[in-house]
Amino acid sequence: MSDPLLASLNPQQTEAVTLPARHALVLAGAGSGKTRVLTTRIAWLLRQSMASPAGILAVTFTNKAAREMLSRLEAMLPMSPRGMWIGTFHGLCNRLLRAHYKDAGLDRLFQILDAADQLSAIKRLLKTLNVDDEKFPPRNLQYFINAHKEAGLRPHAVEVPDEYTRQRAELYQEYEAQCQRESVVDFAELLLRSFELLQRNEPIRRHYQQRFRYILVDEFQDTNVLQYRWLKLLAADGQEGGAALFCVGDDDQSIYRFRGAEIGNMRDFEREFQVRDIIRLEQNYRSHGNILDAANAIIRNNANRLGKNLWTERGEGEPIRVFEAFSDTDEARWIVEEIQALLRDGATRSDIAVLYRANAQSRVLEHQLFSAGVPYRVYGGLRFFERQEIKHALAYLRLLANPGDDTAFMRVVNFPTRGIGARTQEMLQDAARQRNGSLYATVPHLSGKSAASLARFVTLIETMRRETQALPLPEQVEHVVERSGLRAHYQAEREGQDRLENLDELVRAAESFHIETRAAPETLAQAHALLADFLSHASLEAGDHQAGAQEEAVQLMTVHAAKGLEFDIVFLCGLEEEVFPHINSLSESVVGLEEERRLMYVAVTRARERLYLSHAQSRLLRGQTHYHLRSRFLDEIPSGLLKPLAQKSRFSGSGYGGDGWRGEKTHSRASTSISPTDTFQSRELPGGFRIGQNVRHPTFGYGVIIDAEGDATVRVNFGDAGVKWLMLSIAKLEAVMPESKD
DNA sequence: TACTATACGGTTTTT
DNA sequence: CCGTATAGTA
Repeated sequence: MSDPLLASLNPQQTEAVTLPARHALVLAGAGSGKTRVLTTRIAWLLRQSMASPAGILAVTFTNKAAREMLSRLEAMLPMSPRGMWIGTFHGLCNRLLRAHYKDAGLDRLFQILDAADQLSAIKRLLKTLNVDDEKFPPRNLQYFINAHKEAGLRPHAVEVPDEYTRQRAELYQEYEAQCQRESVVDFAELLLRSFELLQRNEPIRRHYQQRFRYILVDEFQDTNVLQYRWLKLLAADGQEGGAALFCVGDDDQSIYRFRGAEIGNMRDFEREFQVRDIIRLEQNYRSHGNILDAANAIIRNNANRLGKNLWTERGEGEPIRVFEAFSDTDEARWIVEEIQALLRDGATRSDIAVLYRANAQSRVLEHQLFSAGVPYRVYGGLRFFERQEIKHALAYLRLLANPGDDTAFMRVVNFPTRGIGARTQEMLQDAARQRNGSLYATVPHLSGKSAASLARFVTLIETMRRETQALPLPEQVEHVVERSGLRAHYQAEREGQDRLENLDELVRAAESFHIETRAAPETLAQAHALLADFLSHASLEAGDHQAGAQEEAVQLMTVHAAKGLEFDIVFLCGLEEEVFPHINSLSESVVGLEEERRLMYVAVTRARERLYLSHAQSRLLRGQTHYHLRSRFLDEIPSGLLKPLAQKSRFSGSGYGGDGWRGEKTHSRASTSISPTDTFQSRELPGGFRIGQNVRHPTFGYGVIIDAEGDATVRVNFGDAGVKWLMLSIAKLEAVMPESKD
């Protein structure tokens, strides 16, 4: 009696999928089939008639994950999954607030501020309040506001241990008032506002508590305090009659603590919901054994884990290759050579990823890939809806939907330039503040020379509104792009070609949105709502619309960006102390280091077949050469899993000359053959030591030579043991070669 | 008002 | 080193 739905699941997956209506926590290791379990669980609940589509709420963090779930469900189910609430926290909150905008105290067409909009709103606020932005840096304030919202705290609830905090709380309050006045809502507000709506409006709360019988949460380890409270509220706090909460997550893959993710939620959930069913998915279907062994060995060094050990049936596979380069340039060049060799052997470019800790590291890699003519794609750049031309066009649309949106007003009032300069804008802001009205509404009350140009702008917006209101959405967008002068502006600009194409792409995005939502607005109100929906979509799915064709290319991205992805071949570079683990995390004691280690764990588990780890003796950071010790994470991997690659293997046959790494001659030859821009120092000291050289000292342990004075004294960074000046003639320094280091 | 020179500050990032 | 933000000048 094999059930086709469960046919290819392992026992633990099956157990998770077929649990009765109870709260459950699924600890799903990397590559253990977590999305599969989530979707199959939903399909199973429906098939067993334990739930109707309307009774299901599934929450994810990214739109991509939500879409993935939806499309898998579509393939599994006999019916359309449209009746279910499946989406991101923010998307679902937006849906909730649009449905109950009055009860939530919002305008029908409220707009959503993305992070950049929020920042400019804060800057504007400080300006109108005449607040010194040196004393209250806008970014700082933004963080302050968001952190408190994410903790569920309104201004009056903020703890004020000192005067400075009190002032910041006051600015938080002013910011809220401004948002309310302008009918705009930031990301954190979407969550907090819908949480408060449910909390204080009993009929609405009861409605949703009774409606949702099953709540499923993906990437639960990434939830913040407020998101967890939101879930608790919807699940009626675990009381009898509330929804069954099914949370899937991996504490070892929690890498967003810096933006408020609270791993403690997993333990809290377990306790507060008296979770009896904790299921571990430990069988990994992705990577070979050596890779998993390395990952397990690394993560074992973290305390306070819920505990989990990945295993596979795929066999141990290849050893993990480790390469020590002289410099970052050298490292990049080696990676590119290796990639070219792999491609010659038949590898596919898109199956190869190069991962790094910080975006700044992509430069050298890009340079080498570009020179070698290897197609590559860097992830994490500017996203479609965040491009300035797109934001400008959207700002015009926002003004059509909501003239009170001062952020949008300020963005385009003088773009393209209309002779409305800073002084005029300030004058308008002052007047608006006095009248306690929006910028837009204040314009007609002004007089004087600059008032005329402002009035022309308002007339332009009014005209556009009149001209577009009967048009279908895509034509509205097209019209605005044309009529606002944006198109003409970019046509006149020398390098405006890409921007023009993006504006065309925006019109196409409106078209597909129009088609997907199958909206056929009949009344004016419906047409307005459709425009508002499109604008929400643009704010909430900014990254969705990546410009640029899906070319067959090597994939470059940060480890963060690689979470959830997998590749046959992974290069993880820059494995040096202060780079990975990152210097800023090292100063945050254990918590910071443990998060870095989880990041390392995520990085390693991205690889299916082959993993390369590399580090460089010297690295150019912000124009300065740094000499770092190799990363402690490298040493946390059992040496039996590693295969050190000698410099030798690459110098022979790769055109650099030289015949080995050990010989003293090779040192200078190899390093001088590196490009002239490379600042790698090659001056030799007695005993064959150089700056950048890895060494070992009987007392201080491993270190790296970072400086030298004359021929006799060297400065060595011993990491935890500190930085020391040593006499070469006295100190028993031993050179450590990459292939001999244990 | 618009353009150019200097200072400054630089993890990770989704919504 | 490199982009951004502000100050100063045409």
